[in-house]
Amino acid sequence: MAESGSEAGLYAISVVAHLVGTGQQNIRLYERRGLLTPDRTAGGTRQYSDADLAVLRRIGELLEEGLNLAGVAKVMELEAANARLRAELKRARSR
DNA sequence: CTTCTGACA
DNA sequence: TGTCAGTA
Repeated sequence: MAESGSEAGLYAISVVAHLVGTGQQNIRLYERRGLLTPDRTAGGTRQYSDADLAVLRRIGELLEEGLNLAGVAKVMELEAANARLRAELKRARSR
C-alpha cells in the first residue's frame, strides 16, 4: 500500500536533498564524482529513483564513517563487484 | 530546475 | 577535502 500507482519512486533533487539531510549542491557533486547516475528528463532535470535514494543514504553513512568521496566510490564499486560474483557463485553451485 | 564561482571548517 | 551560499 505504500505506493500509489504511477509516479512511485521518482524524486526531484530538492526532495532527496531533504530526505538525506544534505544540500542540493552536494548531491550534484556526488554525481559529478561518479557516485550516482540519476536519470535525466529532456530538460536536464535529474530524476532520482528509489534505488538512487538508497545510494544517497549509503553515501551519507559512509561519509560519517570517515570515508571521503573517493572511498565511497570505491566501496560501492567493490560491493557491485561482490554482488556480481555472488550471483555467479550461486549459479555455479546450482550447476 | 541547472551550472559555476567563491569561501569556510 | 567536503560543504554551503550566492549567482547567471
